[in-house]
Amino acid sequence: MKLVPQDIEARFRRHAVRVTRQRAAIYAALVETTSHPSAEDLYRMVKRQQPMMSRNTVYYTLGVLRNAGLVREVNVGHDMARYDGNVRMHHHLICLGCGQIMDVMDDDLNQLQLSSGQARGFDVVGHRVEFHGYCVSCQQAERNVSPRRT
Amino acid sequence: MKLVPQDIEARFRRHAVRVTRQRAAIYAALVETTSHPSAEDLYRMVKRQQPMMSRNTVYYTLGVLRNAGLVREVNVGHDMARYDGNVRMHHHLICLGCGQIMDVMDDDLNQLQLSSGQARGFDVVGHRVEFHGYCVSCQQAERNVSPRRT
DNA sequence: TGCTATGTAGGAATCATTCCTGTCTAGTGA
DNA sequence: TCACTAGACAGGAATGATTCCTACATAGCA
Repeated sequence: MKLVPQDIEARFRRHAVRVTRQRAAIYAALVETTSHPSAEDLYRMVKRQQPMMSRNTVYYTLGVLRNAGLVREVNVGHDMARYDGNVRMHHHLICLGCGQIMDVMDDDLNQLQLSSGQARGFDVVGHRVEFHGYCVSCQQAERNVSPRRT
Repeated sequence: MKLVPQDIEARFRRHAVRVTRQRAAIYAALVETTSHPSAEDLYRMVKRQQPMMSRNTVYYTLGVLRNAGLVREVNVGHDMARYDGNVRMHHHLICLGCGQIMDVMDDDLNQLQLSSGQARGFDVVGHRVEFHGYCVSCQQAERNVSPRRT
């Protein structure tokens, strides 16, 4: 989703986040991609436009934006954190081959609940669903590596 | 769940995992707790019985057991990996206060599926559901910190 | 018993992330 | 316009979980 600077400023102000050039660039890069980039990815993306950008600022800004509810952290495995500029409730489809993460918007999943017996007194405030599998390209790659005999 | 050495050996053999003293101790510690310990936790637990145990052996062994399908890795946030000796299909309830992870066994959750429209050609091989909230003790602690006026 | 593959220990290396410190900048009031 | 202050930024050092490397130990097999 392409954002104009005014959109970004409006969102920042709505969430009481001070607007700076660095923050706007980081947020724009995140919202304009569907690839759920890592902090390092974002650093490289933004550094092209702003060569003085520090890796540290990316981490700091992601922390600010996350606390403000403007971005979400997504975790796959225990390796580096990845970020999502889409904060509407949704879930993920993760490719075990290439690590690609795709969004899943599905009301039935959004409304999942735990039976009270299972909840054991927990005050449940949210949930996430992840589907794991292989994307179309990884399935094709796999077929090319080990072609079926005919 | 308390396991006798014979149980462990039988499981290892069934999964073609060579049996050693170190591996048996690590696996036993993991299966006998419900706390989803980290590698470091396991290292400390096992080191009490086997002071020569290396942290490295814990990581190596967890890798072997995971590849064999005897243990599962659970990730909460992007911090250290935590392990689960329960490999039957189940999901998790995670306390945002203390980090405690509890198992949820629920057939409805196990059978969740993605509509074909959402799957976009993915070959889905599994899924996980995480519920987030606050456990009973964290709710009580919170009430004690900010008591309600009557 | 010797050979070979695999397991183990310990230390070094890696890498994402956080911490620390000094500098910069925007906003405010005089 | 100027000084003051809080927060933002850059850069480097530090941290900590994990992996890599190497040498030694052990189990299984000929």
